[in-house]
Amino acid sequence: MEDLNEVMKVRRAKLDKLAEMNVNPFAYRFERTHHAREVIARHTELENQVLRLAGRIMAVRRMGKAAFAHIMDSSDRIQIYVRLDQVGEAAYELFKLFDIGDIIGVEGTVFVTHSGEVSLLAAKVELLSKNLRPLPVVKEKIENGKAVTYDAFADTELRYRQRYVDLIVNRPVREVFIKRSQIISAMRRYLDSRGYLEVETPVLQPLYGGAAARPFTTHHNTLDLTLYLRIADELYLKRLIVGGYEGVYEISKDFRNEGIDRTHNPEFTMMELYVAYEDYHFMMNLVEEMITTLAQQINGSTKTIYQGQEIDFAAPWPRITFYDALKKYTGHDLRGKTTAELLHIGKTLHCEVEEGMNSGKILDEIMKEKVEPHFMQPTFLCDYPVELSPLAKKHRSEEGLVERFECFVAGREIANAFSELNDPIDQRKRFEAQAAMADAGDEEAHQLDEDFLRALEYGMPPTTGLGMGIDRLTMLFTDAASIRDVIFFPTMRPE
RNA sequence: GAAGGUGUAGCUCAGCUGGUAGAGCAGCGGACUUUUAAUCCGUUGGUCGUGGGUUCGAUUCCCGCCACCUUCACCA
Repeated sequence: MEDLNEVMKVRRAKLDKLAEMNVNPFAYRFERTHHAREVIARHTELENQVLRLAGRIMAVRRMGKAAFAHIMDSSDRIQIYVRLDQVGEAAYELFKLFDIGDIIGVEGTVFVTHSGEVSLLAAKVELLSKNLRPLPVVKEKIENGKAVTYDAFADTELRYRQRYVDLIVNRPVREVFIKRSQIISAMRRYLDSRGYLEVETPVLQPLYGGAAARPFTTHHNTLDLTLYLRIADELYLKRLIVGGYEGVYEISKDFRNEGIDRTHNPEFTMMELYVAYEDYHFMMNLVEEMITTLAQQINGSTKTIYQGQEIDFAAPWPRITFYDALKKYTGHDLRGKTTAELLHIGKTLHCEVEEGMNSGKILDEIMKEKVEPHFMQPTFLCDYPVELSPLAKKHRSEEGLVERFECFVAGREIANAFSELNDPIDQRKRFEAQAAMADAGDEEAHQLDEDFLRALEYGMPPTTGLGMGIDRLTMLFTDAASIRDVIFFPTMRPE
């Protein structure tokens, strides 16, 4: 038997009183005619009509034979006015048993109070669901049209573990997740309107590929088979391009068995897009246009404030090559340098480079520490060293590079794209180089995928592919400091 | 995995150099039929994250553990 605190004991006692009054504390349904927002917006034309609203009691002010309360539905809060002489003795006795947190139904007529608040004068009140656990009480005051919050429910751990409470009580949190949903549906609209096909590929994979990361491992009993939760969708989506679809995308969870911090959650949402007969220049233009469109649709402007910094998504975004960026921010031209030279330069720059790292890793390290943080405004970083990109196509004119770009905003990567490697001979060599790295102890090296190579041997058209982190994009659009603020139920240690 | 920070009532927080705890809101009782952070009077509620240690005595000092946050590492 769980320990009940004082408030919870009182609530349980109210259940007994309700039983005596023959009231079911958990009703079956309530027919509604309106939502709160609609009533507030259209109150003049709704006058004299009988309205039926339902919602959760968020505040009560009792005054003997009358009371005001605020109820909240999915649209908004609205004040209700309950008077003994309107609802009658029995209903008023019932109303006295109502608590903050109860879900109730109200029938009544709209009116405006002396202080100008659109309210509902109750003729009937009904209990729909009794609250047995006290809600954090968050007081709101309207000042200059804005809702000022007092004693907000702020404990991050409780907010993440009991997101349902966070959502009930913290209005801005509800809005963040509405925006997240709007971002995803706007992205779907954008991609659908261009004729790309939304598809689904396996989450459980016998080999993991398409990115450099450690996987989650699981087991299928009947097949007695080790399976991995996907770290990327890439290799399956390319198989579909081989199959003849010319534009496919997937929006889904990927899983990476890595650390957790403010920009990483073990499961996260990725959008991957593959377009046949196009190259990475096409994809850069698409990303630029898609994000600008999204910003307009979601935030009504190409400009947004992220953590105090103004960010403007308006095209065109600067495009800078990998080596030019390194030169610009470190002063060193790192093209054509040997591994030893790179190691030396990395050390003089105080980067965390060490003996045994290959040139790609060293370059990557210098890039992460010295360059990427500078990319506040949307920026394309293009033409990566081949060592870092085993699935990207060789650059058409630059030796040692691949046609790849990453897109940075607020110093963070939000997208990664290539002209996809479609030469099966070259792809096999790249996999073999990865296998050598795996043998050298690199846990995140790509696995050799024979079936994928077989697919490429049948012929994949020239194709460009994109991966975009939906969580991070949502963070930008909602000014969220942590990825946990845009994921309903972030990964936590069990209580 | 490492370092730093935090953990006190349902919620938001006080609590000094050690003497076993307070406030506001919520709850409960009372007054109040246009209040809105309602107001006024009264009042309940705590194994002070957890387990040890030091001490006559620990919320307070020390150590271990747990959870969360931040930074770092791995990664996107």
